[in-house]
This record gives sequence, C-alpha cells and structure tokens, in this order.
Amino acid sequence: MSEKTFYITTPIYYPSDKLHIGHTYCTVATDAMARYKRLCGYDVMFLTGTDEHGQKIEDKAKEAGVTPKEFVDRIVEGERGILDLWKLMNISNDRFIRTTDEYHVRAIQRVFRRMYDKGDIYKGTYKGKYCKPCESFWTESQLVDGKCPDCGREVQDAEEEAYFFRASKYAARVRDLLTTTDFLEPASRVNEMVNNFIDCEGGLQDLCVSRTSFTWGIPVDFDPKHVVYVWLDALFNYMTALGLENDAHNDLDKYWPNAVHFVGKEIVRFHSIYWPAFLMSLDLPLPQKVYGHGWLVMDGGKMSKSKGNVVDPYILAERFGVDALRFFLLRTFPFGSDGNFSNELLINTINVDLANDLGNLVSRSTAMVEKYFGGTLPKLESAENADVELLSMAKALRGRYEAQMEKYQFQNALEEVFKVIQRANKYIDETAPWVLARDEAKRDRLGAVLYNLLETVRICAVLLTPFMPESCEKILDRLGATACERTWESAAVFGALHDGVTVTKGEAIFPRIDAEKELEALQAAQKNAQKPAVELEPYADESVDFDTFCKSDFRAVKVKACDAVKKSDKLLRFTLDDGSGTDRQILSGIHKFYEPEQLVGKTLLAIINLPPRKMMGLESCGMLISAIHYESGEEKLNLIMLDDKIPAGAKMC
RNA sequence: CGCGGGAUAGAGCAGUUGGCAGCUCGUCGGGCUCAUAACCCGGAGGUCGAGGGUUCAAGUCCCUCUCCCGCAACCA
Repeated sequence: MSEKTFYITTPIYYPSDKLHIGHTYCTVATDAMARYKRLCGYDVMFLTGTDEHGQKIEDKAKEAGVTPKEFVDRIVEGERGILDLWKLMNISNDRFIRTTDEYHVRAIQRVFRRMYDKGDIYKGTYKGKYCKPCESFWTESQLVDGKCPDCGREVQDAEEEAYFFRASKYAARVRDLLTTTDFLEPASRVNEMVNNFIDCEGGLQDLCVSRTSFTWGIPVDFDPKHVVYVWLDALFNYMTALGLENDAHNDLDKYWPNAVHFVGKEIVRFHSIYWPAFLMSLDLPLPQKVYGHGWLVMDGGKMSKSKGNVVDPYILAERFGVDALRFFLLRTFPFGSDGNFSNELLINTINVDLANDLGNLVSRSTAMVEKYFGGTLPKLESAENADVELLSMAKALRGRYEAQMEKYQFQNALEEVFKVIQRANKYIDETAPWVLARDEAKRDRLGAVLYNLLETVRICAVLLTPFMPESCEKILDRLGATACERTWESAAVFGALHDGVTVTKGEAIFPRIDAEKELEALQAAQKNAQKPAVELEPYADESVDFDTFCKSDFRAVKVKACDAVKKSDKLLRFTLDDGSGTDRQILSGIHKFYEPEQLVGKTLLAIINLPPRKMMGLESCGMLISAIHYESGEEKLNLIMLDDKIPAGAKMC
C-alpha cells in the first residue's frame, strides 16, 4: 500500500432541486483532481454527497405532499437524480455521504455534545421581538418603526431559546489561519472573508447552531426540541464519512488531515471560518486547504430558475459526450474565477481542441502507421534537427503539467498539453511523412517520425486521462500502449512505447460538431426540458370567508407621479390620487417591468387598508395589484389597468 | 462613502516578482494533401475603461473618477 494519501471532497449538495451545470462543474473538477492524484500514485479518498436537512427541504416536501425523506430520496436516488448524474459523468468518488445516514446523525449528536461539554456551545437566547398574531420572531433590525414588518402591529420583547457556538473565541486563530497561511485559496477570497466577517463591526459573531422553528434535522439528543443547525450538521460530513464518532468507517487516521475541500465561492465563508473554528473547538487537526472556485454564469448573469437560464448537464452530456463536457468545463474556465458559459463556446471548444487538434492528430498519426507500415511500427529513435523541439516539449510536459495541477489550475495544465498537441500537428507538416513515404531509402526516417508522433500522443493521452478517462483509454488502446506505457512514470519518458507496437485507426474519437445545426437542436432541447410555455401560480385550496375578503379595501387610483427609488433597482414610488383629496404614496417592486413615465396618468387598482410599511426609508401605504404568470420560466408581471372613466377612489366590490 | 470582483484586438480571455502586449475564435492572404472541409505559415486589427502620480521603464505599483457584475439590502 502506498504511504501517500490524499483526501478530496466536493461540497455536499442540497437536494432541494435538480442539480445543474454548476454542481457538475465542481464535481468534475474534484474528480479530475482525484484521478490525477491516483495517477501520481496516491492512495486517494474522494467523497461527495448530499446535505439533506433544513427548513427549505421540509417546506418543499410539504408542498409536494411527501415526507422530507421521501422528497430527498427521489432527488438523490430517483431516475436522473444525483447518483445517476454522477454515474453518467463518470465520477469516481469512493464514498457518497447523505446527512440522513444513521451513522452521520449519531456522530453529529456526539460532536454537538462534545462541544457543549467543553463550553463552546452554550444555551443562550435568540433575543428578538415577537409578534403574537403572526407567531413570528424578528430581530431589532428587521422591525419597521419598531413594529412587526408583516402586520405592523406592536411587538413584544421575547426570547427564544437556542444554542450558540462560541465562534468569537476562535476569531484570532481563524484570522491568523486565513492571513498567514494558504489555507484558503485563491488568495483573493481571503480579504473578503476577513473584512466581512472577522474584522467587521462587532467582530466575529457567535453562531446560532440550533433551531426550534422546524423539525427536519438532527435532534440535539439532550434537548430534543432543538435540531442542529444545518451547517454544523453539514460541515462535519467531511469527517464523519471517515469515521469521526462512528463505527461505520475507520479511515480517519489514514486520510485526515491531508484533505482538500473544493467549494463554491458562496460557501467559502462557512468552510474558511466556521469549519476551522469547529475543529479548533474539538482540538482536531485542520484540513490542508479550502479552494473556493468560481461560478459558471450565463451571459454575464447568474444562473437562476427565475431567469430560465439553468443549464441541464444531462442534455449536454448526451449530445456531446461526457468526456467532451468534462474537458470543456475544465479547459475553458479559470478555476478560481467566474466563467461565462455558452453553448457556442462549448461547441467551439470541442471542435477546435478535441476534434481538430487532438482527435485529428490521433487519426492522421495512426492512419499513416497503418498505411505505410501495415499497422505495426518498429521502435526507431531519432534526434534530427526537426525532432528536437517536439521531443524536448514532450519530455518537459509532465513537469509543466504537474506544476499547474498542484495549483489546481486545470485550464493551464490543459493548455500545456495542447501546446504539445499543436506542436505535433506542426511537426507533421514540417516532416511531411507522405513525401518520405515515396522514397524507399527514407523508410527508417519515416518510421522514426511516426514513432515520435505516437509517443507524443501517448504522453498527452496519459496526462489527459484524469479529464477524459474513457476517451484517453480509447486513444491509448489505438496506440497499442501496454499498461506500463500508461503510467505516470511513463509520461516522463520519451521512448517508452515498445518496439513493434500495433496501431489501429478506428472511428473518430471526437467527431466534429456541426455548430449551426447543433445549436438549434440544443436550444429546442433545453426549451423542451424547461417549464411549459406559460405557467400559472398554483391555485389556492384554502377558502377565504366572505367577511375576511370584504375587509380588503380595493380602490381605483390615478397615478399622479411615478419615479424610481434611488439606490434600488426594483422599487418605483407612486404618488396616487385615491379620491380622498390627500395623495397616497405606494412603493412597488416592479421597475423590472415598467418605466415610471409609462405609468403616469394610468388608472390602477390598489388595496389601501394594508398597514403602512417602510422600504428603503420610504413609506408605502397599500399595494398595487398586478397579474403574475411565467413564460418559459420567466416571470411576467402586468399591473391591473382600469378604464380611465372610473373615478379615483371607486371601490371594488 | 455597506463588502467584494471586473474593464486588455470584432467576440471570449491570459498576462507571474514592473522590462519589446499575448492566446483562442473570427477575418484576409498563402502552403499542404497524411488526416475528422481537418493541419501548417503569414497579414490586418489594441492610447491595456478615464485622468493624475511614482519610475530609466507601468497592463502590472499609488491616488481620483466612470461604467459593469455578484453579495447584502429591498422586492406590500
């Protein structure tokens, strides 16, 4: 057994919905890293999983009319669920943890108790204001004029019991960790964390680590009306999966703390501040590194369901192939920063790098061995002038690649490989084997040129294996490479390919894509997979009694003036004539749908007896009524416009 | 002045400790016929967002400003 171990993890994903290309990106990156380390000879543990507790899941399950466990089971294990997706993407994880796994649940309870016994978790009160009719807690800062932001009624001082983690105790050590080591990378994220959460006003706040407002979570065993806050529950997955406080696994000594966590930038805060603090509390060693990668954005905007621009990895993998998609994700975007995803870019990358450069190089090289040598090539070494540059690049490649991989710079590592591939294509032009083939006296030279090509391809294919496992295996099969000609060691040796190797040309490994046709088909497929063209809000199944309904005072109002609230992209401020003789001011978050000047003079419908509410420092007295629906996932909003004949103040009944 | 990121060729991006501005696509011209209409060579195209400063030398360091994007806030 190898003594070098390496532990790498993805975040555990939150199964409240289907996973999208962003999750796939992170998992593929982690997989490539894991495969790379295995290639290098490490004993690798690669963990991924799901974070299944929390209010949102509880709510969604309720909506769907199933238990929370049934709900997450469907997303995790169901058809085209998370497990299916990772299988499709050829993810080589060694373990898959679900936070609902029995061993994890019990381990978290023990961890919670240990931190409590140590005094780092203490029972405190979540101080706030309570609104009896709404049964809601509010913090001081949420209140509007000291009143309930929901209903506007008086609130009372109230305290809800909760457990807190003494994060403040570890603030200095965490700051040190972030600022004096490379625990958190890329370094650009360090300032953000320190400025925002540690050196901010009031310093690092103690973290509330239990909830009583919902039940879908791990109960605190010594105080069962509390459930453990999802982040404490989730972060420890990295260690419970190795056997922390449980007997299901027993690899903690072997793999911890030689661990690297790949996480999205949105959860860097939890991984770089609270996770180390939790571990410090338990006197456990810290992982080696947290790497916060960027997001894939669509045309500059964040991927989101409401924009209808969520990219489904299933569709892409099925159309273009798993390896092509894996390759694209890691080749195109710098791992630490955001990347702009588009179908055009995907197709372009596949065509240029995989079809034209790599695939075509394999084709032309193997074709010539078949054509000129009947498929069996003698090992002929050479060092003519024309060979020098190619050979030295190929020999140096593993080192250059390794340097980038060790920095998690996948795009640079791949760039190094493709420089060599491009050089090999050029080498064919320079040496013109088809010319050599016409002259029997140059047969040895021809053989040497082809051998150099096969060797170059072999080295590149070995190094590309972590990114495209299946395709590289095919390429190496075509070259006739034996097992020991596919190793990490062999990638540093030019001339490893054995004498008399048998080569087969075969079908194109990366067929060229007809961009125009494919883009159309893709758009159709993605649209199809999306929601129906027009989607309506669910119909209410609760009835409202007539008296309650009649309490709502709807009136026709005329827009006297309308302007955008400054510093807000959503709010419009309306000055309205409601017939009373006094202007009424209403704020409405509809700037996305209307420009102020469009609305002046219109007759609209408003409910006027809602309690006033302050937004962005301005008071809103009522609400304008609109109709809402969705088209292709995009929210559409239309104000209810009344006939201008209707006088201001007319009551709707 | 809430926090952070960004602005470099038509598009998308890279530029390490300051040292002749680069890559991919596109475009124009040429070469080759082994190969997947692929491959190779060359040209055109940039006041590096604006202004100021430090320096022999600034895309890079410092200051000011403009615009974009996240987060946060808000969306009755």
